[in-house]
Order: sequence, then structure tokens, then C-alpha cells
Amino acid sequence: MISSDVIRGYTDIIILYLLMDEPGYGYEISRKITDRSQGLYTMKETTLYSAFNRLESNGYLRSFSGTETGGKTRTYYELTPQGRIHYQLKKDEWIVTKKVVDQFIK
Amino acid sequence: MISSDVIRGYTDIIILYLLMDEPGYGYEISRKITDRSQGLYTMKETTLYSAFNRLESNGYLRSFSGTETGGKTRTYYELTPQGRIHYQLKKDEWIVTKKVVDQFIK
DNA sequence: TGACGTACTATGTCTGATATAGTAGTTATA
DNA sequence: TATAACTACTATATCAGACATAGTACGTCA
Repeated sequence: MISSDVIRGYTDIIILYLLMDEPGYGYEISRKITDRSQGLYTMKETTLYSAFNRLESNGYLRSFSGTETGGKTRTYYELTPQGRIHYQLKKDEWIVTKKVVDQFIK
Repeated sequence: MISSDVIRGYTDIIILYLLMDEPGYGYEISRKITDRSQGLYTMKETTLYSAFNRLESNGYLRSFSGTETGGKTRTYYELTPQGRIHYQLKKDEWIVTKKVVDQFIK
């Protein structure tokens, strides 16, 4: 299982990627993460929701309420232009990190 | 530049790798990290020395004093058998992490 | 009706990376 | 020969992100 220290710093990439093409909400994103990683990683609820807050207060996400059929209310998040830029930067950092760490793999 | 959140969790791999074949000491390891990463990453002194302490108290490293020509004393660190196991586990985790994060790269 | 799934919020803890500062011996340079 | 730069650390405190724990509340299905 992937430890918290190892995944730290990549939650941004994961979440922003899944909001790239359309808005999404917590529970949905959570399931998509598990699916897309083939069960290799499941983001804890608290990690996800606190990341939403952080990303929003940094200006990378914007939230709005949506009411679904059934009357339940959800909070949706969508990427801002700065969010797209942040994603690119984090992605570039990831590429470099891979290159660096791979130098220390035997 | 690689941020603290992104490198977090990989300092173990980096340090243990460099102690794989022979003991080493702080300043030397520090320079080797910068060299081997082609200057893409420089580990902060405090990060390195606190990692030494952590790795030693976890039983992954063992330390001993060495006196060099000139009279200066250094603290050398060498890998323990558990340290080698830890390296393997961290390495496996790194492989999985790469696979996971790459699923979220566009 | 009660378990399970959905969709969160609140609060507090822990750890690893880092900032800041200081000590002290060695070597190069002007 | 003074002093700056390099070597080789230690001590202390801070910060942020991941996570544990707990709780709320609505919907659905057996």
C-alpha cells in the first residue's frame, strides 16, 4: 500500500486531472481515483476533502452547489485557469522527480 | 525545483542507495546526491542529518566514528540488513507510485 | 426498520522537511 | 597572518499535508 509520505504532493495532480474535462464532486472523484489506479491507491475521504479546500483557497478550484434528482445537494468543483497552470507545473515537477529518484534505484 | 512535499518519502531511498556498497558520512552523501541528480536536487543539511537519525533509530543504519587524516572526526553510517530490506520495500513502493501517478498525467 | 450507500464536516494528531542559528576544525588566499 | 571559504556537523522550532476518529444526514433497498 502506498504510504502517506509517498503520495504527499501528488494529491493535487490526481484531483486536478480528474476535473480537467468536467466538474466533479467528492464521492465521484474518490471512486474514480480507486478505479483509475486499479485499486492500487484509495484516497482517504479526509485527505480528499481537505485537498479540495486547500486547492480552492489557492484559487485552483472553484466550487458550486448542485441539486440532484432526489433532493440531495452536492458540492461540485471545477478547475480554474490557474488550476490548469498549477497542474502543468506539478506535472513538470513529477517528471523531474521521477528522473531524480530513478537515479537512486538499483 | 523539487518541493518538500514531492520529495517527502524518497529521502530514504536516496540515502540508503548511496550507502549500499560502502559506509558514508553526511557531507559526502550530500555531495553525491547533488552530483548523481545532476544538480536537479540538493538535500538540505537538516533534512539529511535528521534522516540519518530517523533511519538509525529505525534500525536501518548503524553509525560509527572515524578519524581522518587531519584529526577531524566524522560520523559514518552503514546499512544494516534491515536497511537493505527497507530499501527494497521503498523501491517497490516507488514502482507502484510511479504507475499510479502516471495514470493521472495528461 | 435497519443496514448500507452517499456525501459530506469538524477536530486533532503525527511526521518529515525545512528555517534559523550556532559550533568548531581545516584549508585556501591575499 | 588574518580571514574567508569549506568541511562537518548539532539544536530548536515551525509548518503543511495526510490521516485517525467521530459525527451528521439523506436516500435506497431488503
